[in-house]
Amino acid sequence: MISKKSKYAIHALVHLFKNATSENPIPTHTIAEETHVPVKFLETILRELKQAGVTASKKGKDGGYFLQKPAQEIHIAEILRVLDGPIALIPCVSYRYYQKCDECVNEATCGVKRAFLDIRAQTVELMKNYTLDKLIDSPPL
Amino acid sequence: MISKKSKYAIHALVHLFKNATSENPIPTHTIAEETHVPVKFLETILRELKQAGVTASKKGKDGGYFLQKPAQEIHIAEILRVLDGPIALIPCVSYRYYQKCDECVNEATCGVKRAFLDIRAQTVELMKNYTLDKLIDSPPL
DNA sequence: ATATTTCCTATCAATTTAGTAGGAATTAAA
DNA sequence: TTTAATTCCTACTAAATTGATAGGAAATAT
Ligand code: FES
Ligand code: FES
Repeated sequence: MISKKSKYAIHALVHLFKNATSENPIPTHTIAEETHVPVKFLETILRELKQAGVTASKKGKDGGYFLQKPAQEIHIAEILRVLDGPIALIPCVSYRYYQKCDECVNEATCGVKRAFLDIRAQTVELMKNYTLDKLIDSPPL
Repeated sequence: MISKKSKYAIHALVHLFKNATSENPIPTHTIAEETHVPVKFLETILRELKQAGVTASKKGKDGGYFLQKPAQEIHIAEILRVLDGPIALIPCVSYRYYQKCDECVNEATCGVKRAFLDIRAQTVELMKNYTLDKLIDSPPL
């Protein structure tokens, strides 16, 4: 399971994609109302995403948030990496958060590592396919 | 990331696959020494796996654990489900642990749900490929 | 000036994770 | 029949993480 933080983030970002532009930024409280997310929590989420280069903001009255790059370049893998950390399922196959395994004598021949390395690679590919623009709701019939 | 519990479990199960039979069960402390896992913690893990139908045990002196079914029928998805819960990344796409999303008005058309449903399905397929017998270390050259 | 917003830091309660403690029940074998 | 070795069971606990909230300071449009 991903954290609620990441789930909130994804919904908020989809909302920004649908409604915001740099000329028309959307304030946090609006998104919070639409998506039923606690406003103060969402505030910190959007700020974290800004620091990571995903969202951008305009301060003061008539301010708010919008996307810092095209929705086609923001995918689930990136969002999860920013808010939940590594995609890798065990520390020895994580590039950024690598940690040695105490259980294993020889990392080079470890079969468990081999498997999880493959799983991580394929999971990333999967998640990269889901960019924000592919997350909008299907039209109701 | 998966829990340490699940990681310990995978290593322990591979060890059982390599070394144990119903006539020659391996005691917990032996596995704990080999895999450098705290023995009392491993005890509870192997018991949980037994209750889930993965391991079997023989009590008393000369007792220990062994696999309850062929290694080819025990895969990573099953182990993670037993010890870490759902594979699904959000609650609304989990079959066993389903929970409604407060953020979403119409679950039927929700694009986020659609994506995570696909991700779960594909992740399960990926993990099902990794049965215990495919997790043994590669031969050193 | 005023209203509205982002931005910042700190704090906090609840939950989950990663174990530990202490022993009861079972079994093999001396 | 005692002893040693094991699984099994329940309860407990410390540390970390999660999911927030509190209380403003700084910026900006009108
Ligand atoms: S080296 Fe990481 S699981 Fe073996
Ligand atoms: S219904 Fe679960 S994310 Fe929309």
